[in-house]
Amino acid sequence: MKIATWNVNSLRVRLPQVLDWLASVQPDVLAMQETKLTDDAFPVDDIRAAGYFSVYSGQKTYNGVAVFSKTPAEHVQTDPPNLDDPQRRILAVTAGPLRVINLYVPNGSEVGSDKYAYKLGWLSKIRDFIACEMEAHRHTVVLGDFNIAPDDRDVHDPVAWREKILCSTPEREAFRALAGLGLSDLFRRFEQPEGSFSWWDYRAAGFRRNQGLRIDHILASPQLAEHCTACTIDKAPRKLERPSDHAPVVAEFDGF
DNA sequence: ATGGTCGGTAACCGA
Repeated sequence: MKIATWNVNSLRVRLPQVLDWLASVQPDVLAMQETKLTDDAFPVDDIRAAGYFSVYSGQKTYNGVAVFSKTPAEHVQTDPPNLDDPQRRILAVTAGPLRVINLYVPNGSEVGSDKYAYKLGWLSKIRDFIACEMEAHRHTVVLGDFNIAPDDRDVHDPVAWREKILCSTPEREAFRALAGLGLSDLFRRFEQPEGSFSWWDYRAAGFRRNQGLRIDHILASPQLAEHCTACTIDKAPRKLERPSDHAPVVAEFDGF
């Protein structure tokens, strides 16, 4: 079984790339962020023709999350009871044997800003929601654009990014609090190349110079993590014309 | 050289 996350930065623009990628990689589940589509504009038929069912939670202009799966998703949850938030950033679904929690964590803009406070508050509430989900489901995967680089090795220039947004200590502590629930960062269960990133700024030729951050993650509950056989970042779509600024992250499992 | 580029949407905001 293969599970993936990808911040597509507009599904309208990226749909051809996403369809090509699905055809070649054939994940069982793909969690997407920043679809930037209202639900009435969602390309359900194109996705179905590619062999996938869709669930989605969209809004105008910003945010928007979706999950594609080879079997129909059930028990869809977009609004955790403890989180009163009009922004469409969460999509929890059951897909086959898995509880899948797709997150688009707020960016936070700048350390100390209102958006930063919103990000930290959101992360705190979402932690409680995930804890409840994990109690109810043995095989839970929490994945998406976390907008947090957990460690200095996830940052191309840790000195320049020190205590900056995406790298600040409170953000990293919020990420580690998820590990405290028993969730494991699947990427770090395997040996990885140095300079492994999942996002590169469009500006200043960030991708060409590999000036990136690893901010897209796949976390798994203990019972699921032990079945993980690989976790990789697929840089191929980032090399295409008109790419998303994020690359997909893919985890593979045996015994499912 | 303290900027740069995208996407959405229609002059800028958010990332």
